[in-house]
Amino acid sequence: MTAARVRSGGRPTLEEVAARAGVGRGTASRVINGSPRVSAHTREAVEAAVAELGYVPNRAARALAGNRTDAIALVVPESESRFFAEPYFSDIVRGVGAALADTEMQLLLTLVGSDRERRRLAQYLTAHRVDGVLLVSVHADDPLPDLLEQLGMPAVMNGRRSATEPLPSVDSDNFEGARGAVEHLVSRGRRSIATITGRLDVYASQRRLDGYRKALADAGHEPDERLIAPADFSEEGGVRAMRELLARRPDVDAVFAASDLMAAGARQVLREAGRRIPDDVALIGFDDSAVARHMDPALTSVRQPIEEMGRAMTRVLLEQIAGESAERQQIVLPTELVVRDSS
Amino acid sequence: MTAARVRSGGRPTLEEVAARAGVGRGTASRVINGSPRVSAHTREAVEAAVAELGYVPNRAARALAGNRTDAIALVVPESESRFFAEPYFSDIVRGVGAALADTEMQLLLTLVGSDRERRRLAQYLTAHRVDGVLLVSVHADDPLPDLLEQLGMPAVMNGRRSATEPLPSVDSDNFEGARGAVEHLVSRGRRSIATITGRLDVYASQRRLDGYRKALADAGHEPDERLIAPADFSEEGGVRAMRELLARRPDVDAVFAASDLMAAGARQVLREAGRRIPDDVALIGFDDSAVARHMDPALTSVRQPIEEMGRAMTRVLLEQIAGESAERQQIVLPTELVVRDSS
DNA sequence: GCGTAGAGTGGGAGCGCTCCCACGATCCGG
DNA sequence: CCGGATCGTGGGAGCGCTCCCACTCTACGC
Repeated sequence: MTAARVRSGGRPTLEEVAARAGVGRGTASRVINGSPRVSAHTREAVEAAVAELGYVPNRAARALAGNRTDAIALVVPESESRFFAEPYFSDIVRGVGAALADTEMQLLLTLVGSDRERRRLAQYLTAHRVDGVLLVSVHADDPLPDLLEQLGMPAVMNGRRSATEPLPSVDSDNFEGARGAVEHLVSRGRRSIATITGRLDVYASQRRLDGYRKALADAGHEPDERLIAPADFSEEGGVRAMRELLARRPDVDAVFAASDLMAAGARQVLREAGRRIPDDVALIGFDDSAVARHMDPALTSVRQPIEEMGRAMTRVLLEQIAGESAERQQIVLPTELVVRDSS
Repeated sequence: MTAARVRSGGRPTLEEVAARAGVGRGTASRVINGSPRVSAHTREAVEAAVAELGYVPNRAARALAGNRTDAIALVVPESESRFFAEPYFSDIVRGVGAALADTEMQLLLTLVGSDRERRRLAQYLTAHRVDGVLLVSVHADDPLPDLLEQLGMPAVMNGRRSATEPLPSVDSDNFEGARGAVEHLVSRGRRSIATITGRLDVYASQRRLDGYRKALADAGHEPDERLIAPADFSEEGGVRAMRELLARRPDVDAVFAASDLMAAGARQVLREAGRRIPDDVALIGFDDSAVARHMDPALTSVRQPIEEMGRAMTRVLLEQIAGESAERQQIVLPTELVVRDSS
């Protein structure tokens, strides 16, 4: 034991680990970072020292020296209450957490509400406080994705802005989900199948509408624009849209709503109008939320693999950060129709 | 302009800001950190340089030199699915985010599931990766709070473990919430008022039960243990408990369930038993979740100020970190009875 | 007039790590 | 048997900041 000065209080440093193991700082660093260029004997010695001292690397020092942060940000537009609606947010977070569990990566939660905060966010990223960004609930005209692109910051989006999304993205198969739901209605003998759409400036809404149209076309139904009522994902929107539908096509015998909340609104109107569900009018929602399960009658709904989306986004982002995948991945995950009593 | 070497690519450093403003590094640092010991003239010069260069401090360097991280962790036991149930998680996060918005603090989301991850968490904290910790959904026998206490790490809990919680905590007034709900039932002329409790090793459940008892005692009702059915916050638990209640006291004409989910389970059993809500049996839940709003009939429920709890927790934690408040704050926020059609 | 506060300032010394260069030891082919 | 790879290793030079000591300069007291 030479001059291995043991500090009184604080946590051990790499230097101390090295001293204890009788090696140089560089070698200790190599062991800790899993470099192969270390002899088995030395490795063991260092690992023993780490264990004895209870050494944990100092993140800040690492970040400073290595010019990386080992952290990624989950950026959530707070205004977007849809995203905060259960169980989307929780599930995404859980998926991200699962994918990060075996990693040293930290998850930073960044809520952006006002424009002021949006600017702050740009600073965050400029200041390289994270190695990558997970973006959820992005609008078609959101400047953030392009900003990230310019900065060369690895990023993955949940959903996409258009058919030709340049950024890597993970989305559920909105088209197939909608098509399958409507196909199900057709197979149950429904003739006048309407749809209540989400905001059409959201790409997902477009795709769900496309899927609806495709299913009807495949079934040989005559297209009728009066069966299509645009809304905004909200319950109130569902109420309004259903009223319109009932006025325009009183013979409607099935409704595919692009969200459970809108389906709840539609249900209310149908009930007030004396239509029984599913006897008179079948109803299908989208999201398979708690609302769907507890609605009366229980709502048939299209489930998205939300947690899996969170996992996939994270996986893709980590690959990008590691520089493993040069090509932009566009992942689309399948949905599932959960049939209950309303259809 | 002397030797103010302008680096080609990267982001500007303090040194460069200082050079540009024609001051020393120390002075520039003082301006940026808002020290009063700087002349107005100098301050302006530095601020101008910051603006021109678009300077943003490097977090890692700050953390390393200053031995702090400007980050707090929100620790979420993932196993606790109750917490993930809507809208609790989202609302807490929103509250925390709101309280952090004007701050430089970052929010780290830490999901702990397995025991392995729990150990990792202890390391996180040991490694001082955060300045403070927000703890939610803590069980009575959770070792984490005590660990934090030992480490001297600032921490605030959501809810508390017992009546004599040593750690700072923010909780809703479970006692009053329950008492008010049952009082409401009494005032509506209900005579045989039962309750379905949550897990009784959770302090909140205890308090809700206490509130139930108090309201009945105040109303001069004879206590009857057969009217108390313990469950576990889940819908299935609610089903089982309601069956028991019906068997033990067929004359029950009101049920106060300690969660909306349990109320949903109870509703199902009541309906199967041919009891009308609220005519035959009144029903009240707790949480005022989406389930409550969409239940049929819409469920009367006790709302907790969840977002406000998140804000309060954060406020208390920041004060602790700043060392402003020596005494341990125990904050209790009021609940609100949302009366709907089920009572 | 001189001393003595204090305000305002500059810059050295780290914080704990990674990167990388340089060095000795070992190994191989010719 | 020797030169040149190759492996394993040690440690210097930063990364960009905060902390703090030391210094200058002004204002004021006596």
